[in-house]
Amino acid sequence: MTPEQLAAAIRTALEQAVTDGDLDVAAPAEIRVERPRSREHGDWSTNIALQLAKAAGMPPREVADLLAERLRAVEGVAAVDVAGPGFLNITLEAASAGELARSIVEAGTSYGSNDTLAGEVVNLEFVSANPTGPLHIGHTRWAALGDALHRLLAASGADVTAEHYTNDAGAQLDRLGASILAAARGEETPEGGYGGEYVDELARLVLAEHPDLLQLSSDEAVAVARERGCALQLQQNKDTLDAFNVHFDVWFSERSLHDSGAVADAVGRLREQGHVFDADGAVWLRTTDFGDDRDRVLIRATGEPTYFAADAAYYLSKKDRGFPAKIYMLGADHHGYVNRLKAIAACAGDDPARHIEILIGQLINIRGERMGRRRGNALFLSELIEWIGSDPVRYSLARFPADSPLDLDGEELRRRSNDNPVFYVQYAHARTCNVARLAAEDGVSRDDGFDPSLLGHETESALLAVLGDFPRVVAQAATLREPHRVARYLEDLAGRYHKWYDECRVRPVEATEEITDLHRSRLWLNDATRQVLANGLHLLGVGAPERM
RNA sequence: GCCCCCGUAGCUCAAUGGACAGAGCAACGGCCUUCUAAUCCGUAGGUUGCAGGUUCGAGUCCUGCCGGGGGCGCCA
Repeated sequence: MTPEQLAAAIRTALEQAVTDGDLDVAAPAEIRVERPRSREHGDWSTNIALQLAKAAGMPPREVADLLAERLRAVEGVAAVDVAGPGFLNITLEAASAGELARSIVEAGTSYGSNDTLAGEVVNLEFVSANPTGPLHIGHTRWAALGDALHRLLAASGADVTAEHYTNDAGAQLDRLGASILAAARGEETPEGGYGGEYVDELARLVLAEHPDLLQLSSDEAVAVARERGCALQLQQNKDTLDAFNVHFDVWFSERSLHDSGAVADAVGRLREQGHVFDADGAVWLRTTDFGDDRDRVLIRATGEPTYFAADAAYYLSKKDRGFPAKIYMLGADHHGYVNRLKAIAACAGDDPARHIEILIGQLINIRGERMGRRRGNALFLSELIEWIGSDPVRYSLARFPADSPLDLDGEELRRRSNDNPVFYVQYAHARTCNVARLAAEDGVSRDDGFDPSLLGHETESALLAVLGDFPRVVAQAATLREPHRVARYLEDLAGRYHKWYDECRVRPVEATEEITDLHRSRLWLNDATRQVLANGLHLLGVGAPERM
């Protein structure tokens, strides 16, 4: 019996109690069945009686008693206890609980997928790095979390497009071009320019493509350095993200907004909406009408559009391309943008509460060194991957919520020991594979039988309960935009598996031992666990090795 | 000055308004001729920064303090 089926049974019991006249209350939209923290509280529990007590005008324990007596009659339910203030603690019969192993194996990679967000069309923007330099630690957290969220939203039924906005326009690119040209000429980094080994490397690559670079006029040379440098850097960033197992559906160019006239068009459309005004020779958007603390300039007195104008055009592009929901994942150093971005949505006629969602991630610290944007000595993502490895970095970032500052020890992350939860989880997966491999050699086959009632050991009912919780965890992580819940779940699951492995042997001890349904049924459970570990790791973009 | 985030075990951090606040690491003590011991079992560790409030119930929500981080351009 799955938790969903149990929730349905509770609803039936509730409706029955109302029909019988014992209870006068409307059933809530959702009946939540959750896994209690303590195993002493059964396989599943619900606080439905506590929630309904007030509306029913009865003490919660009495409501719980009414439901408990009806639930005890449900097939597959072994025991129902009323505990504490009015919790219903439910224990399933082993056969009923064990059926889950078969359901999971049969569902395969789709187990955990759910329809919680079905029908939602979402644009998810994250990383959005400038192509003026390599990705660094400041982009890494959102790369890991954004890609995981992309997968989670999709697994929960949303139609989601992952998008990267490339700031390939404006003065910063001129500075990049000037910096590359200076490096090519062996000159010092110009004032306000970009420095570092990567600029020298870009200069080398541009020179290789354009050996005549230094013979061109300065204007031409800067233009070449700018265009080629930008393209080369962007490609390198794509490659790095690829190595980090982070994938985008759309790479959106800021420059395309300018070139297509979309920026000018956006200003016009916002003006039609009545939110644009002229002052001091500039064109402004009255964002203060929608909660911003000051109005923002769209077009400078010089006639140049601001970065903000491109932001507005980009928002409208997302709207025009058919995304009702737009999620922005921004670093803490951009939290000042929240109000103005929401104001853009409001000025465009959207509802800021429904159509735009801005997630702010706090900065992270690795190896004691603060790595913010635009600071020297920043550690590049490519170096992080080389130093620590993609899987440990992704997992370590994905297992913490985004809104708390993080302080990680790089040396601990690369250690292949239990300092490192990623190896704990991956090892559990490798172990399930090893058990399955050896069981197959012994001649144990799932196809020869399955008796779920044999999966009644204490560690088995605990493991089954965790396995049954997976779809709810996925849905919750997607809804709350909190991928770390999946990682925490996997650590719990790995622990339950290891404990079971320690107590319950899958394979025959000796070759002469007869192979029974007990071996086969346990293999089903082993394989179900393997599937859930693999599905969960996949949602986080982390590998599930078969051997370690 | 205004705005956002955080404050939980020695350390790094969990915990939809629910039951006795949990993991890992570090410390101490156990289990390998055993499906790989990267596992498992046990001990110890807490006034959830402080003070009020909301309610059946607060680490969680509200108010005010204290402490830490970040942000407040016709920069990008």
